[in-house]
Amino acid sequence: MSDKILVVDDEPRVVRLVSEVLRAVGYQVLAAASGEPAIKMVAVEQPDLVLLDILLPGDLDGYEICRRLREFSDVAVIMLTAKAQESDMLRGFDVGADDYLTKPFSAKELVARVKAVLRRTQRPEERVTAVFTCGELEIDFARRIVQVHSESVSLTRTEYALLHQLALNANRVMLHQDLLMKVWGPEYRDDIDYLRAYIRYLRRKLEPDPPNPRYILTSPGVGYMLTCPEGEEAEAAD
Amino acid sequence: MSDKILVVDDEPRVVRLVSEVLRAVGYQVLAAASGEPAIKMVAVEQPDLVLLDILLPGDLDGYEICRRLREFSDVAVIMLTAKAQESDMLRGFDVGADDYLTKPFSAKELVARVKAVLRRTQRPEERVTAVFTCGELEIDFARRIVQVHSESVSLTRTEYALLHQLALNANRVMLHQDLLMKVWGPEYRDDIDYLRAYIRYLRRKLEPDPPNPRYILTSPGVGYMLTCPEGEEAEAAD
DNA sequence: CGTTTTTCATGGATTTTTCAGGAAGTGGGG
DNA sequence: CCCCACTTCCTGAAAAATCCATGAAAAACG
Repeated sequence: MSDKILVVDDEPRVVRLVSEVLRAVGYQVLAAASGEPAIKMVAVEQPDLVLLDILLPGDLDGYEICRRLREFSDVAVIMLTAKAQESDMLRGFDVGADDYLTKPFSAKELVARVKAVLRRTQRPEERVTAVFTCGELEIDFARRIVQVHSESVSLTRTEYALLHQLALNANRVMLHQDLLMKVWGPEYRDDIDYLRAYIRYLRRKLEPDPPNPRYILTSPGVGYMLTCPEGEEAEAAD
Repeated sequence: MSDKILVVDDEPRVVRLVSEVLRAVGYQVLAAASGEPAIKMVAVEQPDLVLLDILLPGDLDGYEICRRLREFSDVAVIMLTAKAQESDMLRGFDVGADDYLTKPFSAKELVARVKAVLRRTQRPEERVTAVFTCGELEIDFARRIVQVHSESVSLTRTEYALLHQLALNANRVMLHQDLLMKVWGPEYRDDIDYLRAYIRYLRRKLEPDPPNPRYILTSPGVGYMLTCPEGEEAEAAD
């Protein structure tokens, strides 16, 4: 646990005191005395947490610094100040602070709150990219990008919507009516020509040999189905 | 914002008051009066946050409940109590609470802290870096500076806001509506002309050959995307 | 005033819709 | 078994609608 903490305060005494406390518990501590250097330090050093005094010399006060930090960083911020007014605290939370601590505070409380915020911050988050794979066909739902043989294929809005529906129900036959309703809307339930046209467009763009489709299969009189070799398919709910 | 919050308190008045406040802001509220039901509720309903009184009837006090919750859940917990002793608060953090609020507290402070904790809890989002690089295009989020070919380009407020949004979601198609709502506000959701105008301004300033854009690509009928060659988009000296 | 933002009209390109011809399969009756 | 009416599908193509880039100018801003 060698988290990096940046202390922003213009009083050397406070900086020294806080630093000592935090170092004693095992944190790595940086310091800045005003806004500009503080922001630069967050950018360069990427600390895990910022202890931010509100009253600071220079153009930027603590609130403004916090707002600016939030434009490019998700770093944890604890406001640290003598202002005990509720409105001040609310403003602190409003600009994106994680906690607000009024001076004077005890070393133990400081450490406890720092720990609590860091625990929340550092929780390892798995990021699901929601990529649907189906042989040589890849659909990145988050980015709305489709690839075949690792080459991007650009789809129109309707083409993508149709493929999206098919992918959500891969290896399952989707009825004409279901597809029409989901892609074009309920009132298009029986306009099967739309569906035919766009199935054709999709096959033309995705299939190696459009007349003998490998991905988008026809279920005569019933509907269409996107087939995948195996259960090999990452999913994203809708 | 339909987060689910569980309020655990044995005083009906407190439960009613807190519930009303939270519901008014748009949260979904559940309640429990003691430990056993509370733990069961967390397991079954999976709330996003638990407001936990410390003095409760039954075998389990707030501390013990929190400890038990942590054994199977990562749900956010805010301790809510009349005990103002520092040792009590420290114990609260020690058993894994995210925040500690002493009665009496104002409705506004409650909401502010709930919001802050929830923001931390449920927003893993994407990692944002201080300097965004994309071929010859560089954006220094910390200093609001944009460079092309190492030459500074000055952007207006709106231009920067739009580019900022695009950069935050680089390599991902952003819908017209998303961009309009984030840059101009929710009520501009369908005023696509704003977007067109500013995409043009940005291309004029950033692209080597504006008519054949290389950075800001159009996804007809859908939105725009800022593309980067590779995962190459992270930088920040160490 | 100069800059920035908002608004509008236009031409051209793309996408969507619509239609008609033809192939393939089905089932009944001759 | 073959022919025929019927259905369903694939295909090509063209009309209609939509979307985008652009220029330019009015309005708001500072």
